[in-house]
Amino acid sequence: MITRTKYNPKEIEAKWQKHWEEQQLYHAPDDSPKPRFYNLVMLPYPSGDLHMGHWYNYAQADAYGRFKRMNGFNVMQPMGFDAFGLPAENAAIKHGIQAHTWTLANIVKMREQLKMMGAAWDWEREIISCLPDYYKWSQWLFLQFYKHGLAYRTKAPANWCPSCNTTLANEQVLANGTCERCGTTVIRKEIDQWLLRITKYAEELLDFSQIEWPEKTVTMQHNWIGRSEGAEIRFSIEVEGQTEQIPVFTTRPDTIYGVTFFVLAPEHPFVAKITTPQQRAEVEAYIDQARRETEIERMNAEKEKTGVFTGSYVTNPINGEQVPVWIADYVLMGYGAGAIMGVPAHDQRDFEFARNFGIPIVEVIRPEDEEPTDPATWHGAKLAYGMMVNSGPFNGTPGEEAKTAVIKYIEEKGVGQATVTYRLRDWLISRQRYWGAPIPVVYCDTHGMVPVPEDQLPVILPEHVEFKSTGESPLRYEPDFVNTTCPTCGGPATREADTMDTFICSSWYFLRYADPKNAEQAWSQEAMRRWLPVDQYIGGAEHAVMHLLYARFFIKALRDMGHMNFNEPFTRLFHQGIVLGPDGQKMSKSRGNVVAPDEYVTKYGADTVRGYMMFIGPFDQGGTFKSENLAGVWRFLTRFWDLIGENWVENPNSAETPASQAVERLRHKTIKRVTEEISNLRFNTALAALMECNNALIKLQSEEVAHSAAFQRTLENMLQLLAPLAPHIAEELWQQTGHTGSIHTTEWPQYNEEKTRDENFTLVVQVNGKVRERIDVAADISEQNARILALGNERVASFIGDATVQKVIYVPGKLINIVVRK
RNA sequence: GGGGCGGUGGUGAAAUGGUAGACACAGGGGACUUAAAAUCCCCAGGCUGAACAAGCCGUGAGGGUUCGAGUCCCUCCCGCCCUACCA
Repeated sequence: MITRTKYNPKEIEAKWQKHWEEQQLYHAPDDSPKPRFYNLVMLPYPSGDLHMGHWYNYAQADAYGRFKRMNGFNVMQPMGFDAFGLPAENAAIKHGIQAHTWTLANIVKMREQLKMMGAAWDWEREIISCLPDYYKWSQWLFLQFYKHGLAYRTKAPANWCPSCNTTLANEQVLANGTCERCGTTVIRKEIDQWLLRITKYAEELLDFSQIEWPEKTVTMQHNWIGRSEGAEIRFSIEVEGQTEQIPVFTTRPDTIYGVTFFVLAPEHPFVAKITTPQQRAEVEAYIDQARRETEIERMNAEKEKTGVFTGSYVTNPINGEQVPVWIADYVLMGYGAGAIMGVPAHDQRDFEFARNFGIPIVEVIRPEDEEPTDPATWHGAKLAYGMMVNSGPFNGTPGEEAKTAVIKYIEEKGVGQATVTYRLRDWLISRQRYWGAPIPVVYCDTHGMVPVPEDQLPVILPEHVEFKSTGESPLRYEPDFVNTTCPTCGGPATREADTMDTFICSSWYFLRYADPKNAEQAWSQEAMRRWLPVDQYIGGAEHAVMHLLYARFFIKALRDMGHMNFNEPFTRLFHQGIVLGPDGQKMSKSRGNVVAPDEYVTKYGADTVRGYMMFIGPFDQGGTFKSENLAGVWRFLTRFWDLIGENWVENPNSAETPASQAVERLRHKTIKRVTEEISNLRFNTALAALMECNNALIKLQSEEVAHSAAFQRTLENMLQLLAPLAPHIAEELWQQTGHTGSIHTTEWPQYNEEKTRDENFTLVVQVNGKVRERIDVAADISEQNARILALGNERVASFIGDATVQKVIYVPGKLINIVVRK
């Protein structure tokens, strides 16, 4: 017998957390002979508060890692902080506390909160992205990208607040197109920016064959990359007596005879050259207006089509026709060629534009069985493929064939070729911000732009800066930072004052966990081979096209540089659902429905809060936080605690009885269910299975079978099955029941399929598919006997009546269905 | 407009094409208690019914496939999320 005490989570949780830490129980050694399992969750931003969403995500991820550990894997489950970014800078501006101080204080607090979860984090591997020993390598990576032509500097349009005199991230532009700080309308401005050439990997990034990711995420990345097959076609134009070519991109070369106008994006370099003097004033006014518009306004498809005629004409290369050149903001400089051929009959946007400006509409594609109609009577463009009409020598060419025929023709004529275009743009990584990793580049009067040599890294970010109200990066005003010498000539030079997008830091953190203390390299080849790629990655779906795409790009680029021998960073990906506030709304400070876990941890203990998070529902669905539901898990843990306290015996009775055999079946069934559920990240049903087992054992506890070896074995296995979900109570009871060593290093209980089978089952008897009777029968009943039993049953007979039995369906172990007809 | 996810009791939810509602929460009844809390036991999809007799209906709506559909197929309705002038 063990000493009976009351379940007191507060006491035991603190005790075991301390013990595990002292024992370094969760450190993943580099030299283990066991197979590795890299179990990763997206690292948090150190906001200073660990909220319910973190618990929801981390508790279940932790349970999975613990399950894998008990199943014989050397599990690496690291934790760290994505510590650069705007909130720290805003806190600095608002409260006058330095971003560095604010962030590190938050990390101290959050680390404590994370430890209260009792999760198996390997703190030996912790990384903090805002510390020099980490961002040194972010800078080193930038230099590698630069060296391989994957990082470049160019003028790129950015959101610009004319009042704050700075660029803004897209997230800082409010929905109505104004600056979040001062309310001024944000405009677009061309400034020098650093970009990474992610577009070079567009094609390979479309290949998801080596990873097991949610279909939804694959689709989102696929759409984001946006591959379009079509043709580049060059239209010619006379500029100051010279013939120049303007290319367009189209996915519908088959409609080229329907071109009745031509449109350039307002920013297109040709606009100034081709605008006639009479049209100049109007065109310039339009460009000015377009520039003032935010991207959000401009991309609103509901908006009326606007545009201005430039006064010039281009020549359609296929038929020599002259068509007017317009500029319009529905054509975007950043996509395709920044120019389009206007085919109003077969493109909805062109149709609307032509209608607005009285441009002719010519039908050139028509389904074979359709009569010609007057386009003036149409209500919209005809997008379907069909036979070419009004298309000179191409008349009668059908569907897809029409596309290839036109492409072949333009290629032969040398006025264009088949092309693939992607929606994906290069990744703009410069931020005119302080709290980020400095871009390791200097500008010298003699040598121009010079990358900082690797042996001079890190370029240290000053911990103390002064925030002035200019809105510019404070780094620009730090002489000690900005003023430096040229690495090439030693002459005076200026440092780049822009910092890197924080997504750079999070694009490779999972590599650093494998070799977190390496002072010589970002990681060793050995560490890569040992730990990467990540086996299971768990995180929010909101990162589907940002972080998750950038990380894939990083791995592919680094592989091509010779730093990796694998193609994808995350083999299996899982998106957890979102925990909503008690009002069913997304938790947010402004709504005032944010639930802090701390008070519930104090009241019920971490194990109950963990369990409740799992019990809310399927892991990928999230759910509404309801404090009253914590009671269910609390009661279960308490009852289980008491069950063991009152029934654990040291010398059980090993005799087999029918009752003990039934308990033994329950044991095998429960192991099977819990094993399968956790394997599939279904913690809600895993917990339900344990509850069922618990309830069943409670019913038996006053009977003799409670002293049987089978019963005791079941209690023991229950503890192990519970260990990943509620690690503290399981460890405590493991110790109380006289075991030595941690339960978390024990081997996961095994079940025998044979022994999960019942001796009897309830044979369901249906008549015409409706359940009419349930008969308890032996598990191995023959079909013949089942038939006899069913047909001989009085109730069943009354439902059959005088109808004729047509056939009998027998499903072994389940049911028998008697099909009758009158 | 495009893409995705979902719709099952009062609530959260279970259910390899085979007994719909496991497991819980809230609720009702009872036990214990001076009382409350906690704990324990019992009830609980809807309708008809005195019934713990029996029957009928029931997984957003309507069709279909099947001996049998919450589950598969088609059409539609509703909700949520993402995305959006991409040529």
